[in-house]
Amino acid sequence: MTVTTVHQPTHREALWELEAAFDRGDLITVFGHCTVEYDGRAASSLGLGRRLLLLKPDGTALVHTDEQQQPVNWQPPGSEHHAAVRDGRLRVRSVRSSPDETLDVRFETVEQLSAMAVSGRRDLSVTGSEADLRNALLDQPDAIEAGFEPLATERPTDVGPIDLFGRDSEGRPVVVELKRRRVGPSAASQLQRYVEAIRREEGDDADVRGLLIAPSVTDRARRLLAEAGLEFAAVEPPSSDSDAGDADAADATDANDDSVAAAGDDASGPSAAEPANDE
Amino acid sequence: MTVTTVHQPTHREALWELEAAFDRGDLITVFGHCTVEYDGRAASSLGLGRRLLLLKPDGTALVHTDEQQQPVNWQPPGSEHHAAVRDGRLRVRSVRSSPDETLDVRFETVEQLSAMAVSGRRDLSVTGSEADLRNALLDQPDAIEAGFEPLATERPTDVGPIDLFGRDSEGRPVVVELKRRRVGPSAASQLQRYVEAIRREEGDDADVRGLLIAPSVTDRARRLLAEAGLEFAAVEPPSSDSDAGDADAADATDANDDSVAAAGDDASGPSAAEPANDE
DNA sequence: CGTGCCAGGTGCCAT
DNA sequence: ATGGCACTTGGCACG
Repeated sequence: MTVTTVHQPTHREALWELEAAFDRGDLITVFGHCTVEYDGRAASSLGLGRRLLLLKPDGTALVHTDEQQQPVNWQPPGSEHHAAVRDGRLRVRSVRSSPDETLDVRFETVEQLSAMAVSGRRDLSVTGSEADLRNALLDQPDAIEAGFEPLATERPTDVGPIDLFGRDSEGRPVVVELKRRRVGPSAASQLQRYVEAIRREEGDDADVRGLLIAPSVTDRARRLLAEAGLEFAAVEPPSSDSDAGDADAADATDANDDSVAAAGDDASGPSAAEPANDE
Repeated sequence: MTVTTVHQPTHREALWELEAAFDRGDLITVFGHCTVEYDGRAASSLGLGRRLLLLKPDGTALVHTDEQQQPVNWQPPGSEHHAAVRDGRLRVRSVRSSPDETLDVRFETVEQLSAMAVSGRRDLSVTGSEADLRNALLDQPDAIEAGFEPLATERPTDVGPIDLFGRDSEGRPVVVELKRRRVGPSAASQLQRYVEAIRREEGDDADVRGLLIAPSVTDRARRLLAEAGLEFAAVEPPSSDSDAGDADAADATDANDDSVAAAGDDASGPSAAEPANDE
């Protein structure tokens, strides 16, 4: 059996199951009526409510409510989970050091406790990142500008690494900052920082260009760039269809959808759905 | 009953339970052998493995493995969950628009499906935020500098809002940027941006001071500040014990801990633990 | 371990 | 909706 579940256990039973699951290195879910206290880099307190606690064998703890993508409270990987029964409540405490942080979840009642053995790849390769954009531009430097010659990526400076550094057709140094999405003032400042660092390196009167490459730019950022004598070039993100990319045709099988259950944003009941054609 | 659980259901049974849980507005967990495909702002693909899918009634979807705090794949709130049986697999698809994004989780087998009614407060008040720091400094402007007079918070400029704006004892304008933790070059750039915007407003030759307030600063950032003629003042974060704070003594009851189960980072088995003194 | 930065960042609040 | 930014940001890669 790869999943063990207990319903409405006594705290003693829950504790016993937690111990066993810790030993097995299982992923654990605990659902019940609880309070949550956090103290560490900040501090917070959450009154009684029904919530889901997720405990991972790597030390991660997550407290989820019925809303939001982010947990209402958490503890990062590397923490140590402890469980005990105190004052008639099941207390799950997750602690880490440097920085010192403690998360306490105190269950008045546990509705369900499950432990499951998780496996399979967890390293995900995402396409469409800034690194992908950089590689695409390295393959096609002319997409940046005719005659652009790349010299280095992640070129170090006094104030941080430059995404892409090169020379234009006239031999002038060009600092390129890449962003995978629409940028605001901070990206303009970042580019300006790098350009000034290069200017200091090359001699204060050096003719150094700064080029921001992104899908688009806000008005304020555009103004900042103009005032600082920096340039902007629009480049679409490399995701999905663009030009002659490498290879992908991830999903094509998207035809008829019978036997469907739907839910989400608005609670428009799907009412009567057809039975499943369960192969 | 507030939790409904099915173990190793057929896909048809799982689909039926999903429909019902969608209708009830439950929080749903699905554990099983699955693949995950995402396409939207970026794209990713994840091979077969045993993972936990969390579906929230607000449209959030989370795929968790046994590691990391962040889900390996997800869909933000406002998405629409759909379930169907296709090609002998249970497919849970979560879709949203603007931007168009799709998450597909295809289960070969479902080990467990649970649905639970979540409730209780989810609005958490955190102490120790930058806003807290700002309020503390507004109460004690002399903690910034003797004679400092606050004039505005979130004061708008051409390039973004200034955390705290005021005048020093000599009447000079002071731009204050607050950070709740150690800062790097970007914070220095941010402050410089604001100071230059105020200088433009007040007349290019105006004597405007820039002051970065944070627990500490990196060497590079310190150098950047110095070069730009900006100042730094160390202020400890307002969390936990500091000076004469308002009022808190959240956890004091931390004495003996018998009947304890422990797990986390390293898999040092707790071996024989005492039974629980369960009330 | 600290430094710096990307992220499918997310979330909050303003216009 | 877009814009600007904080966040217990998290996560990674590099010195």
